[in-house]
Amino acid sequence: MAKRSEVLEFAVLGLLQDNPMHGYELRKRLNSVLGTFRAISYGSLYPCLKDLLRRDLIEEAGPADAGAPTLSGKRAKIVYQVTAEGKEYLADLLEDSGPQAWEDDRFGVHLAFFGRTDSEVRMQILQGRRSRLEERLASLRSSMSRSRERLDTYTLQLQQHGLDSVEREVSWLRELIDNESENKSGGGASAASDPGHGQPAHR
Amino acid sequence: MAKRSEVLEFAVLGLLQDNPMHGYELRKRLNSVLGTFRAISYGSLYPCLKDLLRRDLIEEAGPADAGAPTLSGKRAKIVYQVTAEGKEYLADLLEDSGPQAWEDDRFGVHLAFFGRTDSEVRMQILQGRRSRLEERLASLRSSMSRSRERLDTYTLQLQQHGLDSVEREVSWLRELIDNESENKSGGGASAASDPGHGQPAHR
DNA sequence: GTTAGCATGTAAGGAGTTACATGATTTT
DNA sequence: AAAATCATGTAACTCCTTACATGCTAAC
Repeated sequence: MAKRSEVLEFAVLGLLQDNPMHGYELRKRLNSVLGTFRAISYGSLYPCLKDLLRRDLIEEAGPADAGAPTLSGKRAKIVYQVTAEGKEYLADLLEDSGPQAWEDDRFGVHLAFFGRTDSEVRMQILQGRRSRLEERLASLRSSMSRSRERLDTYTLQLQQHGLDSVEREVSWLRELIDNESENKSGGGASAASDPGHGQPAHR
Repeated sequence: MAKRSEVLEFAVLGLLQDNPMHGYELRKRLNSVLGTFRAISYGSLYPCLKDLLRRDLIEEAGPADAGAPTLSGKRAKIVYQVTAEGKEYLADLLEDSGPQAWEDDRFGVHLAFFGRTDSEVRMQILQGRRSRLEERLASLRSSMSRSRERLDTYTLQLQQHGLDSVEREVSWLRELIDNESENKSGGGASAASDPGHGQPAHR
């Protein structure tokens, strides 16, 4: 029970593996990484953390250095870190390049953690995403040509804008894919967080 | 109670005012008009219709011509139409150019019914929407410059793509707005459903 | 010493989807 | 007459948000 949204779980585990954090800070990071798509609230974050705890995928970090030891004996901050089991689970999620991975939400999270994703998997996800969008494009185009004439200018304009957006996303993906293949030809399993290649001629 | 999403209500009333329909057909129209944003299901459409009925904003159309009178005495299709009261209510919704009208979802519906919207109101909605997006743009840009350096290439790329999308929407809006003001200089309160003006130089 | 912001949590409820249940109509 | 698809509806469940309740810590 309590099947928390997978996407949120994924993102939380991913961020916590980068560096242990407490909930409050986690939320800010979450909103900055996934921000464009969604903003999550404490009401969904804390229950998610609770659930991850229950499943032993994360744990409270020992009070180790303990920045400011609370005056009273009570803990004010709870810093979470990913357990060994959690790391395995996360690794599985990261290496999943199946259809779910090119779902809108899911894809965003995958991309955010591409630095830690195997190059092969990255490619599969990017390509899967692209073909997913191209399907959408096709169905959009056909539904537009079917309904043309019967819709007023504004509705048409709206649909056209939607179409343009998807088209732009496809060509954005193409750039990413081209970049991938260039880098792949260069060297084998290079360092994940290599910031080497400059802006790939964006715009 | 049962505060159905307003957006759905709005869209349903708008479509039904165009031409009376039964639920099944309504759903298809809904998904084609709002399709880019959302796809609604029967599980949310039928309860919405029920609620609109209860509030006397729509009613079942008399079996008037009744395409194929069901073999048995039972009704197979239920065609809905907007009541006088419903028309008033819809008119209020259409003429609302307040902040809610430039919310993502709401804006789409407003645009879809711009054909029946007063020219002044159209302008206000378009401009409101634009400034809403420009705020978002500003906050996006500042959060990006704050987090630059600390994020890997992929995350940056994702954020940049998000930014570009919003920028494109803004310039799309600018086109629509320019178009509005050109047309306004032409004539006074012209007919709402005037399909006169040709394609406004899209792209 | 009180406002502001950090930090954690829960309960209620909103907005919708999926899956099911049912039957009429059209096509093959 | 079987299969597809049109058509209506409901119940259970998902996922998330809002609003609340609580207390610590820093700044003014």
